[in-house]
Amino acid sequence: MRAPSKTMTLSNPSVDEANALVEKALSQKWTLILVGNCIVHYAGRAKSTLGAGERILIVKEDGAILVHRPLGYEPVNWQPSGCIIHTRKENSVLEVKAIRRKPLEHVRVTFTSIYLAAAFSLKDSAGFVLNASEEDMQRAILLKPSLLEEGFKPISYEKKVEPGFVDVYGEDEKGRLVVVEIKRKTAGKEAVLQLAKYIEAIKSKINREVRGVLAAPNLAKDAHRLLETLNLQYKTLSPTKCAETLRKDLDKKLEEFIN
Amino acid sequence: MRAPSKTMTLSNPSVDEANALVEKALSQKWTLILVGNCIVHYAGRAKSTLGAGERILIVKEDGAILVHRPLGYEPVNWQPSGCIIHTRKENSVLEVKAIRRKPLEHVRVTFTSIYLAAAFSLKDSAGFVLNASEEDMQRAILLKPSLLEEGFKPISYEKKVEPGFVDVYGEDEKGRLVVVEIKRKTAGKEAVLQLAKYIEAIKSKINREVRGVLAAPNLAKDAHRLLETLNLQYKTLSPTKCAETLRKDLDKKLEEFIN
DNA sequence: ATATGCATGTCGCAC
DNA sequence: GTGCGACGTGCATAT
Repeated sequence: MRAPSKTMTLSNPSVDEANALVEKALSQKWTLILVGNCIVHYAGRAKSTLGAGERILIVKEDGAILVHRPLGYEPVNWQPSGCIIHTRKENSVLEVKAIRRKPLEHVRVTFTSIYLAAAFSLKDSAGFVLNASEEDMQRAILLKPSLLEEGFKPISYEKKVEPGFVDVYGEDEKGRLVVVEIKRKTAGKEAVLQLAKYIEAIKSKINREVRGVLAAPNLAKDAHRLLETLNLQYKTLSPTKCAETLRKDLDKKLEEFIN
Repeated sequence: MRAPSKTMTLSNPSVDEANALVEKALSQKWTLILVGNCIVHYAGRAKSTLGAGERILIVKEDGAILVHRPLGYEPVNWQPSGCIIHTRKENSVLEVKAIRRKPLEHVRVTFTSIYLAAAFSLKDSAGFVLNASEEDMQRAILLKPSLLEEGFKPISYEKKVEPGFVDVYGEDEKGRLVVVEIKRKTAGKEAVLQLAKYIEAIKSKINREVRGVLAAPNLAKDAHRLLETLNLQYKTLSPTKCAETLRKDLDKKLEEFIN
């Protein structure tokens, strides 16, 4: 299926032609792509200058802009959504400028030559589903506490304990309190300290034995040492395994629902 | 200046036409842009699915890929540079797949219709200069210690003190040790705790008065309270001011060099 | 290879 | 609006 009415494309346009297309794209809130030789200036929280070179500029409907060099994952310059976009022809160059309030900053892209100017009215209402996040791990433990350890009984989650929130909070088979800190990737010293902080806070309030368990797919070596020093524990827990557990449970629930 | 030999552009191509362009772009290591209706699958550290919708796909020369929806700063799916890219026509759809080793993961973008297929040989060797980073703040303090406080004398920087590295380490006008923690944005509790950690480590080794100073453009309210509790200090320090200081010094040095 | 901390991080969520 | 932590964070750097 073609959608010619929803696209504008110019190959090797003049600055005037490109400027007209950009103005039209902005006024209609279309997504804009420019490819060409440009320089970029940014000033705001920090400040940057990028000399002349060939790059891709994307301006989205919501005022987000991205400048991509031919290499690398990250944009060299950008501005998040919510910017006000200006365009103008200045002498023989095309200038696209994004201004953001709070914090006040701006990116200015100045094109001296343009290889492609294109604009699109893109429709995208699809849902995005991500599995194996830290939240999935938390839900998996709540659903199947034996993932953490046999006999574990969750009491609450995201419980506020002054310095922050405990991921999961429960009791072990011997009735001792257990504080669980979850990390979806290798846990470092930071994670251990975070857990220790919560334990301290709880111990200072309740006169009762409290165990700390760090659940993560992996543990950094230094973190392991620190964990032992602080008398805390570690449980290997893989995010993808957790996601799997949740998926199976969902399948079961669906089956029950059908029957 | 035009550069037609370095660009290929197809508006509303058939899947076959687009596939041919993509293959050519990949084999020549050109930067590739596809705009059209697609679905996206990702599996690796996590797992995701994105239903049908209109998006922009960028494949860079170095194997980085980005899938951008019409809204927002962030790509909805991506892969950093170093991926191996495959493309193929399957029935009436175009499939572009990026595979990464370490960690092993992949993104698969399946186009059912294509509004634009374009490829470019982009040249970009310009330097990128960024000012007002945390490193700039550190260098500014070392260059002009009075930015921190009158009479401050730096001794070292990035000094290892067991749990990590002290940003700047010196003496105040009364000969007391000063440990400085720098943050380029609002400092939260985390920053305060980091500083406290260093102070503790140093105090436990040296029997001498030690002051802790948190230098940041701003201080979170809770962090302020914590700072007072721990008897630490705060000094307002703006990254842009620091960058300015460095720039002026550079100007001076250049002038001296010329004379 | 692993670990550690910065980033113009961005984003979402709770207060 | 502020604060706080997660992120498929990515990235450089030091060990």
